[in-house]
Amino acid sequence: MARSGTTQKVTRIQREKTQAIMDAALDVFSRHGFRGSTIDMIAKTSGFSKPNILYYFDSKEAIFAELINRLLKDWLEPLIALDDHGEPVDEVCAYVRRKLDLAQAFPRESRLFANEILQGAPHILPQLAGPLRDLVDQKAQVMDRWITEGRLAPCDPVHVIFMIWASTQHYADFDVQVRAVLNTPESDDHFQQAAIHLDQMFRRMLTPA
Amino acid sequence: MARSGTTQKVTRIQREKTQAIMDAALDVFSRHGFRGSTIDMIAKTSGFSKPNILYYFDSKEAIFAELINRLLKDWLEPLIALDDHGEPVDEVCAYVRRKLDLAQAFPRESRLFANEILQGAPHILPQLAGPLRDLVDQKAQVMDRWITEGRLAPCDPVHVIFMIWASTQHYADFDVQVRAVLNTPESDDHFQQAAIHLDQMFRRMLTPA
DNA sequence: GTCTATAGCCGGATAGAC
DNA sequence: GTCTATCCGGCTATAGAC
Repeated sequence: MARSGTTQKVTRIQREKTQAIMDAALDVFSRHGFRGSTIDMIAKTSGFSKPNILYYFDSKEAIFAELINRLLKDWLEPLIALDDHGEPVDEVCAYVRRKLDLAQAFPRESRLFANEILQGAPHILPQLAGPLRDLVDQKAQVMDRWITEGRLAPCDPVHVIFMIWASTQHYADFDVQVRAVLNTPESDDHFQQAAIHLDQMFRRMLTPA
Repeated sequence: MARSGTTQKVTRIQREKTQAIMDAALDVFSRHGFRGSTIDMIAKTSGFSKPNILYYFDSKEAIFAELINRLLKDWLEPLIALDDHGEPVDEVCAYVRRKLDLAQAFPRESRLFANEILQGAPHILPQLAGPLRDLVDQKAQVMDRWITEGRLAPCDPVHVIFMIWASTQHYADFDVQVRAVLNTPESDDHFQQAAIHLDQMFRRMLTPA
């Protein structure tokens, strides 16, 4: 029994193997969604057999749940790093940059979350209404303070944060559309363009008059 | 044989019934994606039987394809309406407003497209690389002209258009997350806030110095 | 721990009566 | 045109040998 929930010691082999399975699962789930993915796809991608995967995880559902919950932390990290002692406009633009870099480096994770939220966030709704909401509120308060101090242009901080999420993740989630419109099927050049564009736009939005 | 492709006269009953099926299909597909949806769900939602639905459509795939292709036109309409003879900043902001209104009025359609693009746009990739790309190029040229005339602030028009798509559709596609963060599970108040926020932001971004 | 084989369910599509 | 019944393939999960 290598399944979670026991107090049993977990070997290095076990950890590496579950990690390999989760990586393959990320690949498959992010491209096909939960229902569109099969354990067989994860098996072929990881190189393990189907029953072998079900030896390490209780069910397909369990793989997905473990995966998305483990990634959630990393996904909030960039916002946590927004520093209330920094220069306001620079801080927000640095956050935009971090989010865009994340979208470029981890598009699978971005698509996985997008899919999950589109389906109504069945696995992570509590986390959205709890930790995420609290984090956003906290950072919105910081931005509100910056506004009253005249160091950030008047705006609705929460909706600015929505705008940052939307406009950065767009390049990962709607990747196909972006490439089709820009007519650059290969290469990641557009991320460079996007970085310049987004920095310019958010500076204009947020620099006090 | 009531299926498409024949030259046979289509009765009012047939039109109404296919329409009812497509409406139910939109409901189901937009919530669960293609693979996550079953003909049985569409049957229950529409009130018809499963074989009856397959009498009017060749396959599940055919329902989806018909649905998404029919909606594609309506989805491009707001951008087509961007008028090169209007006042530049007002025109772009009016476009933003139209897009946001569309997201509020037709969230199912928005989610359907989001799902399709996330999966790699298997059904509409040609339309993205063709008509959509052409339309965006054309409107980007208009905006470039406005910039050289000094009537629009310097920017990358295509990425501005991406930003408009992302930040408006966000309120439909990531609805659950928006509600969780704002803590307003019911009501559409946040669309009003979003309208004000987006108008303000895009004006700042695009009004010449 | 890992395999082959298979149980058992679900879903798309069809057959055929009415 | 619409129904009930059913076929058949695919998928999750388990049984049981090794």
